[in-house]
Amino acid sequence: MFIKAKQSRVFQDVVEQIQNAIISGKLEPGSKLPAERELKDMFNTSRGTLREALRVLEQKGLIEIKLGVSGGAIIKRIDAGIMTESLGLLIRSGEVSLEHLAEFRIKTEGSIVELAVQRATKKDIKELEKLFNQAKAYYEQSDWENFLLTDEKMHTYIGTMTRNPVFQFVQKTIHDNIHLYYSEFLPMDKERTLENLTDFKKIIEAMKAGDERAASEIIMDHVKRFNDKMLEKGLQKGKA
Amino acid sequence: MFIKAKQSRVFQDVVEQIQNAIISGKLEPGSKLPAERELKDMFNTSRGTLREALRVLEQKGLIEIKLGVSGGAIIKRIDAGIMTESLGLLIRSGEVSLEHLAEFRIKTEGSIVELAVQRATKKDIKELEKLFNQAKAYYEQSDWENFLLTDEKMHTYIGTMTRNPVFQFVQKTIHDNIHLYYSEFLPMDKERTLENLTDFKKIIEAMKAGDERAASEIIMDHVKRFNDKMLEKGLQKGKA
DNA sequence: ATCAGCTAATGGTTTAACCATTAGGAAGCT
DNA sequence: AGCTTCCTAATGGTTAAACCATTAGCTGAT
Repeated sequence: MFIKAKQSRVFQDVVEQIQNAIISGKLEPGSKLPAERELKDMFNTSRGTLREALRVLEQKGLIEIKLGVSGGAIIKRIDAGIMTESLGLLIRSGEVSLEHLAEFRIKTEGSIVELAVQRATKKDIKELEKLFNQAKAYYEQSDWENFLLTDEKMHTYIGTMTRNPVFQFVQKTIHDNIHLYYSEFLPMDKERTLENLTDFKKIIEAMKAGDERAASEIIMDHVKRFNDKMLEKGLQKGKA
Repeated sequence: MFIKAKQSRVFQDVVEQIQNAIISGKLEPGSKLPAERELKDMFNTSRGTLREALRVLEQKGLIEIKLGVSGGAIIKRIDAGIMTESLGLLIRSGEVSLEHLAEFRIKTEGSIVELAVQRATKKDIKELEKLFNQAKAYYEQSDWENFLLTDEKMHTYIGTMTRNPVFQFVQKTIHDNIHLYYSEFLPMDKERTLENLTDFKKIIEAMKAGDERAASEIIMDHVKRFNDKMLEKGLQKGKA
């Protein structure tokens, strides 16, 4: 019947007001909030309380705070940052294991690739091929670090191709975390890396042929092999 | 080559120390941090700065703060709360539309139900049937509010049945948001609600038969119809 | 035994001052 | 003129001490 009356904390009220202004579009990304000493007067509060509100907004990913003169709170465009951090916490706390994540990836990336194939434009294919050639070049130069970055970009770009921000966020969240927590455990491995490249070559070809089923199968198998490789390294148990 | 040297902010250092203690399990869920006036001495900082750190930890969903004597910062078990809020921001800011979410649901819930069928125990089926009967009772009493709550519980429980926390978090995040932002636009509709119940009946039967393909088809169709209904209401454009 | 009210611990807020960082301008050098 | 160096002021970061608001548990009167 009734819901708990929220206990009033001044800083929460400030957070809500600013958040609503951002969400409703009254404050646009890139614009700047007034200085703390002005805001505190506008909200009729103390600077400490106002700063607690800014901390919350910053943690929510709604603003970014810069130092020095002409610094201040700048409204950010919403991105996957908080979700990435949140998933990171779950992984690091052991709540989510590598296998859990792999199972999710197999299902999700299969769907993502299907959509990507359905919606691929010629420009998309070109962009993917460009990334593929970059990755290949790094592979030939044995530049492991850049190879991984480019590999991640390819996955993320396939997410972009779905034209659906939900899939984009999910894809970015997962791959940012893979890069952060797992890639250090996969030292340069010529054989596996070549497999990886071959998979992408096949996916691009399936895209050109408009064969979403094939593309989906390839990526699902790709993820399965990646997971097996990680399990081999005995990585399923806790790490830093 | 180099990464930007992080500018040191005292409260961030405090956040990291406490967060690491929580993640590593040194601080268990339910236990309580010392009082602010003690913590400030332990970290050798001021109370204002310490409170900024607590605000961040609170926003991350790692602690919960209670008032009064024997109040204080209590370590929380990590849950989907932050992700739910984060997705809520995306929806409310118009970054994610109802159709985007529906497309994601169709793919994801299909996978979730498949896994749920594969892993269903007799106890699971019993629990689902219990929820189903509750929902049916609310339907017959025309208790719209409780029907919706029970409907949400069924979806969430199917997520639980995957035994994979990633799917569980995703399922909870999506349905919490559906409940928050969309259910108000679906006034009691006897016809649609009966459809809804029939779908669940069929899913439970498919589970008993171990027919994951059928269950998956039903839920995907279920989501499609839900989305069509919402589009009919002309809901695709901005709301509060 | 019950209930009202007191007590003290704890989070919430305010104020005022000082420190650290930084963009931009002023001064001085070549 | 063009460059470098330094100063200045605006802005976020931090500190300190005091007071307010809430609440669990005790104390005592009924």
